[in-house]
Amino acid sequence: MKEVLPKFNSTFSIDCVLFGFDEGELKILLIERNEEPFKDWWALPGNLVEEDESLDQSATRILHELTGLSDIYMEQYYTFGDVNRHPQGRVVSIAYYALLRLGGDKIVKPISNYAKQAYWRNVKDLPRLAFDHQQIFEKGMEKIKRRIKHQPIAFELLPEKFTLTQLQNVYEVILNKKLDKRNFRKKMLSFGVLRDLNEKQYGVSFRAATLYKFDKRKYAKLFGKEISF
Amino acid sequence: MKEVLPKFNSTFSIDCVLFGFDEGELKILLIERNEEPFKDWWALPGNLVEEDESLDQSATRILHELTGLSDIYMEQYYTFGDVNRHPQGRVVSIAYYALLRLGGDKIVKPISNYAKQAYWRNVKDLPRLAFDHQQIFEKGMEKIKRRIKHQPIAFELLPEKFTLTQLQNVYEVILNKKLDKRNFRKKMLSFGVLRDLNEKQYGVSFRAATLYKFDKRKYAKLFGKEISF
DNA sequence: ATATAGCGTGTATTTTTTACACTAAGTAAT
DNA sequence: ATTACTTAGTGTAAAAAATACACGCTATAT
Repeated sequence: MKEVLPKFNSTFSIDCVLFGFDEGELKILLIERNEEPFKDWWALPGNLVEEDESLDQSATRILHELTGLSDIYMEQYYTFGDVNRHPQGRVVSIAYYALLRLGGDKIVKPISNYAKQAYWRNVKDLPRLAFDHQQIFEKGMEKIKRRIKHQPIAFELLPEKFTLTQLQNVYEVILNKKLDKRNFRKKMLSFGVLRDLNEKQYGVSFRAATLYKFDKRKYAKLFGKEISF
Repeated sequence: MKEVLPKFNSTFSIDCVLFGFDEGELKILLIERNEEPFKDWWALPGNLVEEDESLDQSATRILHELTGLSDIYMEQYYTFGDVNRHPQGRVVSIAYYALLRLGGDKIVKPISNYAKQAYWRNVKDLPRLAFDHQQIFEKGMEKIKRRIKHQPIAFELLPEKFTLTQLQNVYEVILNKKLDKRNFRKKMLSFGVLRDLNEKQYGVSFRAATLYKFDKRKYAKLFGKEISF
């Protein structure tokens, strides 16, 4: 019964666009490859799916191996399957994007056998990428642009406590346009999913701003109602 | 060089939620399987991806084999890869939805070797489905619900010439709620993507309605502007 | 004390969305 | 030709949401 399916020499891989937000910039993690094909090229982090793991498990594992982190927000968004996208054979790649809090302290140190090094690169200034990774990145970028308008994903890019200005920056950099400060704050607060922590930033030069937290429980109660962040 | 990748005994398949709109109802095409596993169960149409075809090509081919039709609107939307989703081995399935004009004359007669028969079933009254096809269907349904709000996909379900009432019906049945007739017409016409054909329905009992056509060229000019149908 | 840089706030205008009901036109039956 | 029936087609007022816009406040640094 287990032997009925044809055995194609085919393979799945996961590729991941790992977004991070740091110093007002949206960045993704790129790997400098240390193996053929595309040795010395920059590429999205990714790897093959093992036979005994689901796609989500595989994506989680691959990111963990790369960053040492667990509990990263991720979402599958498209599958790339052109016949010749991989020079060594038929590899269909399932693409995920992931969103990560790049806290100043929590520096991600990716280590992997096939990678020389890994760097965070501003999405506005990317090198040429290996395979069809340019396309995979662009589609991922489109996806988060759409999704940030309806889902509370911006918070995944920020530390737990954040200021409204920081939040606005995330929106501005992902949507690639300036937003009006007063209108943004009015609207964002009107959803009632931010909790005012009665706490201020600490250690900043100049006036400290109020810190907020995303309140998942209140958000859950809204479910069903379409929100337009 | 071609021998570097590990050879997993793994396979890709395409599964397709083929939506059609007929007599005010949203339907999908289901196959009654004539092969193990899940012999005699109802399932979404699907098949294995060949080694020399891209995913999109494969989806196009599979639908063609099933319906005899080409130029069907289709869109990849998610990939299902749980380890045990297929009892005969590791099969990762890339899901597409397709939208089809079910004209009264153009009756689709699906024929396939693994299928006993195929039927159009109202999405509100589906039998139990084989594999994880219930899940695949539900995710597809969600996707078109979202997409119909921003993309002009409703027209793919209608004949080339249609009335505003028919168009409204498509929205109502996909969004699963009643819409106000006057508001719907006002808004839909305001986009300027419908061409009034100065033509009436023919052969209907009771008053004939004006026929319209979706004007792709005008729509293309709007591109970049987010439309909210 | 003073300079600085980001914080925090309100109102008026425009646009969009919503709610709502009747007459017109064509068909079918008698 | 009258009548009954069914769907087509239309406008306005009210409410809600989105937009445009500028300055005083406050904590820090010197």
